[in-house]
Amino acid sequence: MDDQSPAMGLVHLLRAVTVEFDTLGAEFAARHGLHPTDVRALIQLLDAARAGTRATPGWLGARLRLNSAGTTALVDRLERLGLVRRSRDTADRRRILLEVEEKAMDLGWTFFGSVIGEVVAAAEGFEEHELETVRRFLAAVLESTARARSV
Amino acid sequence: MDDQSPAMGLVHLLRAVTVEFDTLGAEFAARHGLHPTDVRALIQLLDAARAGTRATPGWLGARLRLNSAGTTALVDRLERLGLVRRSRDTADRRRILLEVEEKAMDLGWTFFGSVIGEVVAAAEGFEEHELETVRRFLAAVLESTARARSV
DNA sequence: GCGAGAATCTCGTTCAGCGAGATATTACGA
DNA sequence: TCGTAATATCTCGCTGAACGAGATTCTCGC
Repeated sequence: MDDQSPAMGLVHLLRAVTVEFDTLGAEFAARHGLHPTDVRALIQLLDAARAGTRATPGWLGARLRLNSAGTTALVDRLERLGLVRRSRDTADRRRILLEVEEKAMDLGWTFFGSVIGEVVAAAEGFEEHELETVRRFLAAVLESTARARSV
Repeated sequence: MDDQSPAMGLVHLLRAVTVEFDTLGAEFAARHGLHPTDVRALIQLLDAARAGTRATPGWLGARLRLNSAGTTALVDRLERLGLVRRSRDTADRRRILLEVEEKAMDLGWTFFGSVIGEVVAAAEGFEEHELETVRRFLAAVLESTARARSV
């Protein structure tokens, strides 16, 4: 019924890894009194901070597929938890900029710390050039899906 | 601040791919009037069916980290949508077996169809032995996380 | 300035998931 | 074999995340 395509195995594996990471994130969220959406938001905000992208509620809502009301509630939650700070954009005063607090960085680091352990463990027994192949493949998958969604 | 470990790049990529797949699932869910949890449940149930594992509400709830009330509501939804069928286990009459309907298979196939396209596109430009390396790596990651969670 | 337009927020509502506990069935020890 | 514990599922009441509609605030071109 399946396995016609040589990609099937990869699809199943990627999906399975996704499910595992997802559950890991949900457990991390529950342990810290967060909701899954909060974790997703944190990931996006930390990525944006690392990439130097200026994050606004509208941008965040679009990334998470939330409507404006839901986005406001989300930012309220994150601000109440001391994870982000709202500040007016001085250039375009209609905008609000979301700045991640130190606490958010620490939290993100805690989360990834546990994940890094897993990946490092998995990476043992692989040559560096093999890991490089994996990196190239994952980057290609990422680009494909991003293009397909055409955000 | 990061990139101390050679695994960091892989972690970031895996996380990014996870987020993309997740969003893809959420969009698929929204398009078919489902909730993200429903999609996660369907994936688990289809996997169980393929593996020959007998699925019960308790098992499903444990996989998705839902409590019993939430699980009941979930199964109610799936049953109302005609995706699964409840049936008493004749051996242990405390149990309820969840059987996926044809409709669920079709739905899953529709979803994976779109994902397969992405992965096939990404797999172009890779030798078969390289894809095999990727498979091995993903399987290792999966095993690591599964062991860490020690379900 | 003034209306068009964009970004954000408020209000009221729906429903997924939680905790507590009820119900039904099976397993086990005296 | 009877009572008690263990297991599996479901019911009830509640909280709060997210939605749709629309108000509000701010910017910019004419």
